[in-house]
Amino acid sequence: MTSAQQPVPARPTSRDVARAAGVSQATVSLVLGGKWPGRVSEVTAQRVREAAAELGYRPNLAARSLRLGRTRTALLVVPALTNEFFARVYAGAAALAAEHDFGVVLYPSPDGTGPARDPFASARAALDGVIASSMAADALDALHGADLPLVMLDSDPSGTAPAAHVNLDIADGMRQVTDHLLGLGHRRFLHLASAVDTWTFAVRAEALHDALGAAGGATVRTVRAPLDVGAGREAAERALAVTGERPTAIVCDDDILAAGACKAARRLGLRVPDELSVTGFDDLALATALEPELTTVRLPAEQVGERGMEALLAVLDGRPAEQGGLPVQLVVRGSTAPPPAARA
Amino acid sequence: MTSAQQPVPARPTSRDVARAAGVSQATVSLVLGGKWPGRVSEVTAQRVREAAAELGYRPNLAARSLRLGRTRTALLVVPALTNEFFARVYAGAAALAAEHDFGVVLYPSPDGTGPARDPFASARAALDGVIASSMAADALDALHGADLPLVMLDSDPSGTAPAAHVNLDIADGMRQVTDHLLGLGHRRFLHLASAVDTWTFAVRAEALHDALGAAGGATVRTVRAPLDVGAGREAAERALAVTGERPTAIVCDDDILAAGACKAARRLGLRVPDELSVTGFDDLALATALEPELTTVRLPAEQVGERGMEALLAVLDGRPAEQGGLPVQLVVRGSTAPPPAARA
DNA sequence: ACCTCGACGTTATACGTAACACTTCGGTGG
DNA sequence: CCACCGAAGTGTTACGTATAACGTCGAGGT
Repeated sequence: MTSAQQPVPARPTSRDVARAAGVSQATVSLVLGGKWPGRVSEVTAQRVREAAAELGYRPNLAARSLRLGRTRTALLVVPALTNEFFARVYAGAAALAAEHDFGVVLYPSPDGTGPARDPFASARAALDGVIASSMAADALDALHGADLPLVMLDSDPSGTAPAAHVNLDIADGMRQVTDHLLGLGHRRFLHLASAVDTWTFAVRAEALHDALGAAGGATVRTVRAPLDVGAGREAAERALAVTGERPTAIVCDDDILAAGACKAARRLGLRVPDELSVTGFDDLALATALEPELTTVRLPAEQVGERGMEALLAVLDGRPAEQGGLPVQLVVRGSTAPPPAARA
Repeated sequence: MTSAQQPVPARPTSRDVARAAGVSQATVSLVLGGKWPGRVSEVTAQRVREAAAELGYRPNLAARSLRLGRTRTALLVVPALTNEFFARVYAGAAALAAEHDFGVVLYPSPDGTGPARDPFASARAALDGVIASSMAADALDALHGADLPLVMLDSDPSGTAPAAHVNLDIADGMRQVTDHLLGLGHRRFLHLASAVDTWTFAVRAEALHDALGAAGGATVRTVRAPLDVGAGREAAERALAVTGERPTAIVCDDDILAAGACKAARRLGLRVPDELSVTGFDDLALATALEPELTTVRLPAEQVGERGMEALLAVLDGRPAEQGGLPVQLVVRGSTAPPPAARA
């Protein structure tokens, strides 16, 4: 055995294609890169394409990235993928990315607040930009250090970081919820809030208090819980078990917490919505799986992802990123009704 | 202006670090690659590390991939990320990958059955291997064509493709469900099956029929629906509305369909579990959000991802991949009870 | 006959890294 | 005193691609 063995038929390179087509490697690159009109004749181009197909040629993306200095890949940082909201954000971003021949790689931050390990190393690819969703403020720094174009989704826009922002009109959503409940006659509220301290939840609390304050005569207690059905149930159960005047409506930061609130109500023998109204936030699939179906605020999750990717592409092109909040919409279903007193 | 301008302080390369540390680029590579013991003195190594930190050096991953021919990146192909099961599979795979300094990039196949576009181009990175979860048989071909190491999760192991398999003992799970219901006294079943025709669902159907056949005296009707609460409800409602003897138990291919079945029951005025038992499959968060909580089969989703990644790493190392199915476990909750007749 | 010019390609190069082979140099044993 | 050795690095190369700069060749104008 004197010759080098080739146990695996190594992936063909553009040079192999060139050899097969009887042209130079540069020509292969031109043809396959779509830059041939006027530089390569149609017959030659055809021959190259056939040779490429024949050999099953696939360009080496690492080499291309190295050469171009760009990767057409974005990193999407989300708190947790098991949350349907972020899965949908990803779907939206990935869909728009695909249209522009871009890729999206994910970095789900382990603790749900910000990147723990090095997200860039974990991406295992050179990145053109970063999209970060619903991150805590301090998480910003870690991302910001990489001086990559940064787009923040659903995050505090007053930050000092040079990032484009795509935000939901969360405050308006919470206002719609509050108005709906006030209109039904509710005056005693429980706010079942997320234990996570990010902008998106801070806005919910602020908007709720503002709207109730403006209305006057309304009271609200707040309890916090992790975004988890069981934790939400426990927190709600404890809060509802207090003596004195029970709240007639629970406003939840999230559909998951709302599911917990509904369970708590049932455990305590309170009928939803007759004796207790419950509202969610997000409009996850869960909202219509429950009985009664949840009154909640629909967030255009896919659109958030799309707009985020759009903004990133704009920044990369040197265009100004389109700012402005995305509208959200109250969806009234079966979990809200006038309070017992108003029914009498 | 005669000199080339440098508007952006371009990312430092290993050569910049070398210059700053007063050594050669090769030495930087040795030190930062951790191969220096015995080849570079401790003092020099320290100097290099300091220079790297000073400049904020990050290795160019594209260049590294090109040089090494490996990327330490795997592609995970899943039907849909919004399904919590697959999000958890991803989490498991990504966690184990991170331990081995590997990355995982996702390809959610748009239609939920197999890769539509080119998943490898969409990954936008050279890949070391592919893990495909719950794919339809014909989707195999597309993935197989790339002659990358392939690991199949929860898929037909009798396929001819040279792939490692990590499977759940789905049949046993369905057997446990059936035995549970038979033990409660049920004899008339409705199988609310997934409309998707993949191995994992075929096994459910087969195991259900086998177990019922073995028991004798039991009947089962089958209706199919897409994995969606609304679709599940409609299908179940239609099936339950037939004249004649109503089934006393609905066996669902999935918790989502089970949620639909519960809604259908409530619409028809049937109380779960007193008048109708419902079982799910997967044990998603949804299962404990519903009232009553679902009796279902817990699938170790994260473990599936972990084992899949483990198998891929094994294949890449030339080690044999550990085969064998993962055990699943019936979780009895509140949605199952003896049928009305048995209670009388 | 000479020059020009467009059409069609080719040659050469750089991207940043890792690894191999090689050099330098102060000892050290024979 | 010299050959040899290990320690500590350095010079060089290749990975596969995209593109700038450069050739070639025949047709058409003058």
